[in-house]
Parts: sequence; C-alpha cells; structure tokens
Amino acid sequence: MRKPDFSGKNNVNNNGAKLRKGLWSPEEDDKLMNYMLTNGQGCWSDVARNAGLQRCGKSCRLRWINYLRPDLKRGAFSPQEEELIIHLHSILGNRWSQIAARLPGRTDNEIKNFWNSTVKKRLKNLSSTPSPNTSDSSSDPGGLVGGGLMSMREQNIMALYMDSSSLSSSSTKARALNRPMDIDPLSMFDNSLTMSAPSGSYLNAPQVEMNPNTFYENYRMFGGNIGVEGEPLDLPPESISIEGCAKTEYFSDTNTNNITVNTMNNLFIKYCNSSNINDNHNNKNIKVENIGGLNNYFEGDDQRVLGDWNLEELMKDVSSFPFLDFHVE
DNA sequence: AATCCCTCCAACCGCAGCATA
DNA sequence: TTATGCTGCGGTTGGAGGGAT
Repeated sequence: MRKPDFSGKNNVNNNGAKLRKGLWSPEEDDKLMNYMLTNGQGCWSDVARNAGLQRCGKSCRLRWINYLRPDLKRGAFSPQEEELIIHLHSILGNRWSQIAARLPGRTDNEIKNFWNSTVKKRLKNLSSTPSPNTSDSSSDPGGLVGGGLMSMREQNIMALYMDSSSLSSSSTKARALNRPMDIDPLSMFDNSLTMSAPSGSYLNAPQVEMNPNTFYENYRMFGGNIGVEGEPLDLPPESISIEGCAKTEYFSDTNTNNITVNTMNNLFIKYCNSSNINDNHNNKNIKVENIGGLNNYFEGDDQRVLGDWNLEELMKDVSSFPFLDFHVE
C-alpha cells in the first residue's frame, strides 16, 4: 500500500491545486461515490474537478473501477471463478481486462493480482506434484492421465497451466498464430493420428504406425528438427511409431478476434533404424514434448487447424467448453 | 516483545490507441 | 500532418499486515 501523499509536490491540476497521491481516504471515497452516483461517468478529469477531489482523473477512474463501483463482487474467488480464470488465461493470456469482462463483478486488477499471487503459486505446486505413473511415460505422458494422485479438476488445471505457461504472453501467442499455416503440419503424420479431445484435457492415444519415408520427407522439409533430444535425424528411419495423447486448445488471434482451434498431440515418437543404416539412432527412444513447442511448431506439437470461430460468439457461452461443469450467468 | 520475512493488493507508471483541434 | 488530451491496459511498486523466528 502507498502512503497518502499530502505534499502534492509532484503534480498540480489545471487550477494549480496540488494533487494527492496514494491511498484514498474515506472522505475522498464519499466524494467520488456521491458524484458518480449523481452525475454518472463523464470525462474523468472533470469528475476529479467537479467532485472537489485533489486527484488526477486517472486516479479517480482507477478508484471507481477497482473499488467503488456498486456492482463489484467482494470476497475471495470461488473455485468456479478460479477455474474460469485459468481457462480464460489459457485462451487470452495476460489480457486481464478481457478476462475481467467475463467475470461479472471482478476487476482486471483483482484478477491480475489473484493470478500473480495465488494461481501461479498453486499451479506451480501442482506441476511439481510427483505422479506414480511418470516412470512409464510412453503410456501416460507426464503422468497426467489415469489413476494418478491428481483429481480430474487438478488435471484440468494442470493441463491449462501447461498451456498458459507456454503461452504466457500475448506476443508469444501472436507469434504462434503468425506462423504460416498454408502447410498443414499434421500432414507430417499419418491421418490415423487425428483424434478429438475435450479442451484442456488429455486422452490416451492409440499407438500409431506411420510410413517412415513420409515422416522423414516432411521432417526434412520442416527443417529437420523436431525438438528431439539429441541429434537430428540424418537418415530415414526404418520404422516409426507414435504414442501419446491428444489435447485440444483454443487460441485467440489478437488481430482478427477469431479463435483458432488446434488439436495438439503430446507425442512420443519412437523410431528404429537397423544398424547398417545408422548406428547412432538404433533403437533410440525420442521424447517429443509439446509443452513450450508453440514457439516453433516443428518442435513436436502436432497441430491441425480445425476451424475458426468468432471469439465473442464462442465466449458468449463459456460453459460450452466441455470440461467446465458449471454455467456462467 | 522485537525483528525479520513474506504475501497480498491498492495504486502508480508508462505506453498505446483514439479523438479532436 | 502534427500536437494535445483522454482513456484504457498491463506491468510494477511498495506498504500493511501477519506469521515465523
């Protein structure tokens, strides 16, 4: 909190009067509240002047929006609100005002503070929760699915956190969306890999066999680096199998206001070469993580653009997201 | 009781976008 | 076209308060 600034030495208003900064006194709150209820919102510099406040318009606006507005909801965030914030953040990134617009009675500042203090920490703790299934990563990548210690809700939150942590800034998303989409990256892989999954959730995917030559040709065409641990492939493998899980994500385009729906497959690509082709890669297991791969969509995130929706239309009914078990008024 | 440390959150700051002169 | 003012947004700051030592 900031101490009230009674000196006013840093700012003066149009009349040369000293402007206060820092915490608002109850008297100032009363003045602003009464003025706003009587006159409604106008030019904020006029509000400050006409309400008899020695504050700048900007300060008045902030005080009204974040504290005095009658429609503000007080108190802690409900679990439903928390889940919605996490989900919206996975879609919108740090656009707090847009998130706040979808949580009636909550302000962008409140949500931002809540995110930075509570949610980040909670999700970080979740992400470090050990899972008994992580040892068998080929069948349950990350240990997220099935029989783990995490509840379904925690799994949802975890999955969403992974989305948002890899796309925490809008600029990152913009970069992800600005990439050329004339080539369908999914063509890298066998069509049988296509599957659907609820947003933010993981599904076990069947193991898929694919044509190694197709894989290799596309692999080379896309730059020959799939974010593989170790060296890039330098020769086509003899066999390729893909195991993993699928996840559906929604990305908003800051320019067009559209939503792009991507099916992401958290893949484990296992390839095998016989020793006379390439000893280096003989029976080598490669783990390809999709987390963080959006900065470079060749890095193992197998994406397929399913279609574009208008963001506003989609967000009108947030409960349409399948993993949310509540309805937004 | 005193001090330290951490968390929370109200408020500020700088910037971008827009309207208007 | 440029300057100016206003609004809104996101990042950051810093003080109050509470728990730990």
